[in-house]
Amino acid sequence: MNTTDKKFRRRAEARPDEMLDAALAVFSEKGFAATKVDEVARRAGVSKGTVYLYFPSKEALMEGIVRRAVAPIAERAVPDMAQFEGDPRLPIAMLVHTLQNLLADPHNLAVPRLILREIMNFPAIAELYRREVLGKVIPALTALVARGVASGQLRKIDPEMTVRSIVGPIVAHVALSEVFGVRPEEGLALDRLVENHLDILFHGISPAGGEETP
Amino acid sequence: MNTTDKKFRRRAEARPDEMLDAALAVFSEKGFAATKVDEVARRAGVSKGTVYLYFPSKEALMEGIVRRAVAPIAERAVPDMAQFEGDPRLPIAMLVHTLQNLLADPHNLAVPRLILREIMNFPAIAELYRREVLGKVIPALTALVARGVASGQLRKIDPEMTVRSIVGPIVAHVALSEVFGVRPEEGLALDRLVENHLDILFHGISPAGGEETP
DNA sequence: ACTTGATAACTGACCAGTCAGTCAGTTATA
DNA sequence: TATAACTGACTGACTGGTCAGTTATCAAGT
Repeated sequence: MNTTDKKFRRRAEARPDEMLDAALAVFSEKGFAATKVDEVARRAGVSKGTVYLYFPSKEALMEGIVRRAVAPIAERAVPDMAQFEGDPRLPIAMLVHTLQNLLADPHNLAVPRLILREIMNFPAIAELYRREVLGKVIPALTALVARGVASGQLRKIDPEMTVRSIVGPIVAHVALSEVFGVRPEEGLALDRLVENHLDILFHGISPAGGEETP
Repeated sequence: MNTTDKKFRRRAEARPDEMLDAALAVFSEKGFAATKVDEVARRAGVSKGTVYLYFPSKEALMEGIVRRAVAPIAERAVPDMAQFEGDPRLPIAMLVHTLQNLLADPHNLAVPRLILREIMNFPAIAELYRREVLGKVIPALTALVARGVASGQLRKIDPEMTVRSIVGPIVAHVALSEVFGVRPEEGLALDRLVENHLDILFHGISPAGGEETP
């Protein structure tokens, strides 16, 4: 009989994670306000009281979800991108493809979706996400583009604004599909989107004559 | 003593609009779940009971807000764009600038923001928005790009996906600013974004040698 | 001009349902 | 046996929605 089969666990260090999983699932389904703590408890296979042994409030569940998801980004951030020296289109394509793979798995989509949905009610979470994720990725990308412009590998474009042109189409595509159900006949078609996006983007940011895709 | 000063109004046709204004304001501030009908009533200068004289439920307020905002789009839709014959970059630039002007006024931003925030809890509203707004604008844009590709005025790009490249950067920019407070030092800087966006986009979708901005 | 009755417009106390959070008691583990 | 882990009935606060009653407006009659 291993630890996970036991009903009680002397050192119950796995419980919080299980509860966060359950909370994420139910919050995603019904939204924060509409879910009862009882439901989270049932989904986690415990009673409501147990939830309150590990988390002081319903809101703390929400914070726990975000904190857990954001942590790895802070760790294995984008230090490569920050000091990349070669053709800037290479790390840009890499970032886009990473995003593509990430978004292709609905499991990974859950946390950003939940954040988007509830963010206005949790200013502290917005701040956390802004600081830990956006505050790291955006400056790195901006600097990358700026170096490309300085070295002449990219046309004279506005680095800060170009970041929006890099991630925007993907954001729009996913938002259309996830939020409004507007998607191509064959499904999400992320590969088709990425191919077309990089085609246009690289044509758009490369100096005349140098637009072959890396 | 004009009609608006009277406490009671024999034909109270202005009341529903006032209540929708009030509801939009409070919903935007605190979110749907967190606002009490009492607050909406107070903001509209009436009592709670009066709200229920005009709307059958709290949800109906939400639906009313969206319906009212969506109506004009359905009317003066984009029939011009659908049958435009010349350089497709012209109506594309026009659409982008229209969006720019629209988003520059925070007042216009309120409804889309509210929709984004609450949409997962109101499937009927998502459907309404999808049908009345997206279902009209997206096909028109797609057809426009397709005609440009067919006529050789645009490169061989995927029309359906290119729509995401047209609106995506703007969506991303506004989302970053509105949701996370990530914005340039000088403010929203929509003009800077649009200039850079169209620069990249037109370079990206135009055949070699024909990329001067219309 | 001035009642006066009819009724549209509005009010707010109240009800019934909901749910986050508590805690006295129970059960498993070492 | 000691105690860590867990349970679930309970409570207290809250709020969407109702409705019996009140107030303003209008128009007809005088």
